Amino acid sequence: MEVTINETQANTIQEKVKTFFDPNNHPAGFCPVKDVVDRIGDKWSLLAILNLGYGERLRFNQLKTQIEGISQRMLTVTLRSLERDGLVNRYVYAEVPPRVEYELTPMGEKLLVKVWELADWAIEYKAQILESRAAYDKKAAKKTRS
Amino acid sequence: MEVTINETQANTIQEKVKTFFDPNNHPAGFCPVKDVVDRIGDKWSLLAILNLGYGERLRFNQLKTQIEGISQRMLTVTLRSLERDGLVNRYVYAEVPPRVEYELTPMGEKLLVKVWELADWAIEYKAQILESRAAYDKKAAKKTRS
DNA sequence: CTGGATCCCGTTGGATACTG
DNA sequence: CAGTATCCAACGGGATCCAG
Repeated sequence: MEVTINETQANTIQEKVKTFFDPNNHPAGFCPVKDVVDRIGDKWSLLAILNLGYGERLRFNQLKTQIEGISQRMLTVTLRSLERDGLVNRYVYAEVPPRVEYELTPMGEKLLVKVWELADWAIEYKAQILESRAAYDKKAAKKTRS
Repeated sequence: MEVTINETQANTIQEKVKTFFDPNNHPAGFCPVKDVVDRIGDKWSLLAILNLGYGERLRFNQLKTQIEGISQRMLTVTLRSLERDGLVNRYVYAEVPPRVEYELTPMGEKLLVKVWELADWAIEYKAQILESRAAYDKKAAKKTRS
């Protein structure tokens, strides 16, 4: 399952970087890169997307339970934001007590796939990252002590 | 270039979600998902990785110029953090004036590929997202006025 | 040129209480 | 149950000055 990067692939991405960061390619002050970073760069959006998963509608409290540590407020805010961007659908049932369900839109599911590839990366290199951190901290500690 | 999600793919990811979020699979309180979110979830890490790109070493000020809007402080902080996690190498030359160069490690390059797939998603759906936002805001405004 | 140290402000986000 | 409203602490991150 090792991913190898060949020359061609590298050049393709290299090229993308250049065109993507050229201000002429996004004149309206809307840089898609920054935008995607902002979208996923908050504390909870990615976790919400991952927990929504495929095909099933989840209720508010189901999500709240699944996403460990999220507050009610932040779940609401996060879901609203995702809904605004067209990544999740929100279904409100006129019942008492109220029932609200959420699901990923097709666009959101496409994003989910990409996000899981990121997660795969994290799994693959988890040990190496922890190791690197430990080594770095050890060296830093030694430097401070001397 | 349309990405289609088939049943098998969906089930695979579904399964991953379950195993990944099962506390028994990461007992030491270290959840790889949360960790990767934290890693990329800050304002500048992704942009730094994207700008580092493949194979070339970049100097501090080159990066500072390329990453529009980043402050000196945050570039330093971000690069240190990436170095600590083993995603970038840092080369210091004993010169006057000093010269410091950065490059992605192999592990960092693997991440770069994933990140660019995210960026691809952003490009593909950029218009749709903006449209969705506009529609959402329009509806919200109407509701407020009434 | 690179980047550490400090100061300081705006935003994020948690806790809590209240509503349809 | 699924929110909204308010308050407030913590933190991110910009500006500035200083140093090797």
